[in-house]
Amino acid sequence: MFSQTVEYALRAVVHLASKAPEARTTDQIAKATKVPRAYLSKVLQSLGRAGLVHSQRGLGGGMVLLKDAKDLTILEVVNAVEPIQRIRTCPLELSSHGVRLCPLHRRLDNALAAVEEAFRNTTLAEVLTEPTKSVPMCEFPEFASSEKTRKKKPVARS
Amino acid sequence: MFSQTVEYALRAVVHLASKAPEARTTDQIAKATKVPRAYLSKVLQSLGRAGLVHSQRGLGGGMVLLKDAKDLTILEVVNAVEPIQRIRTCPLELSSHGVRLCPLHRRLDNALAAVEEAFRNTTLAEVLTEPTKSVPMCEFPEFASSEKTRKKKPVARS
DNA sequence: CCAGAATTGGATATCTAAGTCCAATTAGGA
DNA sequence: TCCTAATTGGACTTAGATATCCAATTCTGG
Repeated sequence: MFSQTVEYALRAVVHLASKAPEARTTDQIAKATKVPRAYLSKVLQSLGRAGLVHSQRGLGGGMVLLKDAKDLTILEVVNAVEPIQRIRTCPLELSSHGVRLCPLHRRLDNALAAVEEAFRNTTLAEVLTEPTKSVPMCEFPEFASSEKTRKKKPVARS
Repeated sequence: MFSQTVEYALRAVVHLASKAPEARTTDQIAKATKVPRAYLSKVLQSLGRAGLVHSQRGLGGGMVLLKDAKDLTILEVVNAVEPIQRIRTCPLELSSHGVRLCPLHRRLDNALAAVEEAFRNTTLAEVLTEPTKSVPMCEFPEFASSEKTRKKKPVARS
């Protein structure tokens, strides 16, 4: 129901937020989030155009999150890459209805509105600072054993 | 966010429910719901395989709704053609998590669950017997005066 | 039984999302 | 300056959703 692109964008932003304010290269993000590197770079470009991240070229460059995790909602990320398409007019072009939707589409749109609202009310900070601490995080190796000296990982070329 | 196929299936079922227990041909449904006829027949086949409608061949045949509108939910229709894909395990195959989702995917799945629940709690009968009667219905020409062979300029779609 | 009405299903075409590849560009540091 | 690290963007490929077409099949009514 949510596209791959949205999924990838969220993973990337969550990862960046967890490392902020440090810059991360596309390659680093791709490995950490298990997203195809080449495709991720496209997604990151979208996020860049939307003003959510900034990219720095050259040695020591990478992607940086421009907003604080507390001020960045899931909705902003989703809208940056693939805005939620609310149903604003009846998909059938019946002249007999004005601005109001028929009961069917009214309900479909209500569902969309609920999703949108849920996303608007969730900041990245909330996602990062897990409220129920029993749940292990997916892609953030905070507790995933020693990651201090892991710069030497012989990566398997895929 | 919802696929065209889902949209078409819902239109068709709502139309059938509004005409029940009368049988309607694919052609009739296609015209009433403004769905491409050939594609609609595929969608109807899905609904048939799911046991929601029955098709009768030959003269005077057509599609009939098998369940009463009161007992048929939007969710059943959606699931018949394109089941909502809940997130059951973290899309990243991190060994560090058990059956529980990371905070990010927990929230995404919660949104999906809300949609699913909303659809489960809405019957076709509720959609048909409009609770707020001020809203004109979309595709049911009960009041939509003679609109036979109406030529309409196709409007640009988003 | 026959002719026409209606679905069925296979083959195919089109469009968009998803993913890949690579040359060009930009920037940092020795 | 020069080498290397890193993004950028265009072209291409792949896969799945959407859509069309048509011949075959099945059934009704006369």
